[in-house]
Amino acid sequence: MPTLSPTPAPYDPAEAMDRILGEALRRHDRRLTVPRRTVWRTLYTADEHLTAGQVTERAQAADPGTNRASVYRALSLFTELGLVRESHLGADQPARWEIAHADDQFHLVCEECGQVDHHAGRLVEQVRSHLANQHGFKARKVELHVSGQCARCSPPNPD
Amino acid sequence: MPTLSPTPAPYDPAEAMDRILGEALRRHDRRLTVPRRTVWRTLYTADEHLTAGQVTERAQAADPGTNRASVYRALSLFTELGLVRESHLGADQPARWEIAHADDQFHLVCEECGQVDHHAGRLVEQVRSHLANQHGFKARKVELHVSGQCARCSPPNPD
DNA sequence: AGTGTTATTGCGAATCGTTCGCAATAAGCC
DNA sequence: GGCTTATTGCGAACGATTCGCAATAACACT
Repeated sequence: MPTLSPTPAPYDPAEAMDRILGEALRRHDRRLTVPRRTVWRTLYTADEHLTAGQVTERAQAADPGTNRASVYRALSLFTELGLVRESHLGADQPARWEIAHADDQFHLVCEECGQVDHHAGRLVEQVRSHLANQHGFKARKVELHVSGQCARCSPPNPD
Repeated sequence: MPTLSPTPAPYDPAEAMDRILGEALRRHDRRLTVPRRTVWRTLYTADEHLTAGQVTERAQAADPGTNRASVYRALSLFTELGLVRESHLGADQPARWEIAHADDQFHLVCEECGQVDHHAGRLVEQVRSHLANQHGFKARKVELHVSGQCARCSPPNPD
């Protein structure tokens, strides 16, 4: 039986996703557990911000044993470790979480279509330096929530 | 008995405060009631953002009969009428309310001393026009929450 | 692989802010 | 002063999130 293909470590995105979590946890002396992995995968494969309820729902679809409290615990741990970002979009809305991409601290919520856009941008940087220079305020966290009409929903041609 | 001073309508700030509320309510066909006035006065004489709990507490100090539910109802009515502004400062903190001054949409929360600064400013305007010009996003509400160290708490001289 | 240590889970109950349903009350109008 | 109907007061309900604690499972060591 010839060793035809020595399984040359094919790139496995699922494994990569898990590895990110595993390493982050190990680095902080935390354990990689089943519910944590399930929550992580849920967020990782989500296309939008999810509420804790949504995360729980989807996580339970993948692993019915997933417990609500563990979801919350995983979410706050991940937030603490900087793996995910928590944001509070609307007044009465519950919190939402997403995988932390480096510099999107900036949310555009369209009131018509409900779409939430991210924005990495100079804007946050500008705010930060304005405050430092003009007001001596050392900003750690800048949260910019804007609601209004997105380009698609606002009438470009007044007819 | 000579009419010495015909009480020439001395400026009464308390009355002015009540009048603002009364007129706003009348304009919208709403009634000026005791709990509404109490809540209004509480916010009006407050020096900071108050949580619903704080409003209730203080309102009850003025009028022990004041009911929690009515406080909430007054607060959301006032918000709806644009008389007060509701803001959600921290993730886990409850909402806070304050009298609506035209252009303070901008909060600086100091993580050291807990102080909340307001900012009327060009900044919000800048954000607005940046979004309109660069992204076609018509901003209705801009909420800018910044946390960090205020000038007083951040070390100006590293010793 | 087997075992010990201890972080983590799962469960339900508790908490907290906020809202609701509904009968009783009172504002504003005639 | 009486009528109409918005508003109140009360307590119960709610939804998101957290907690306490015994049971479980990760990881380190052998």
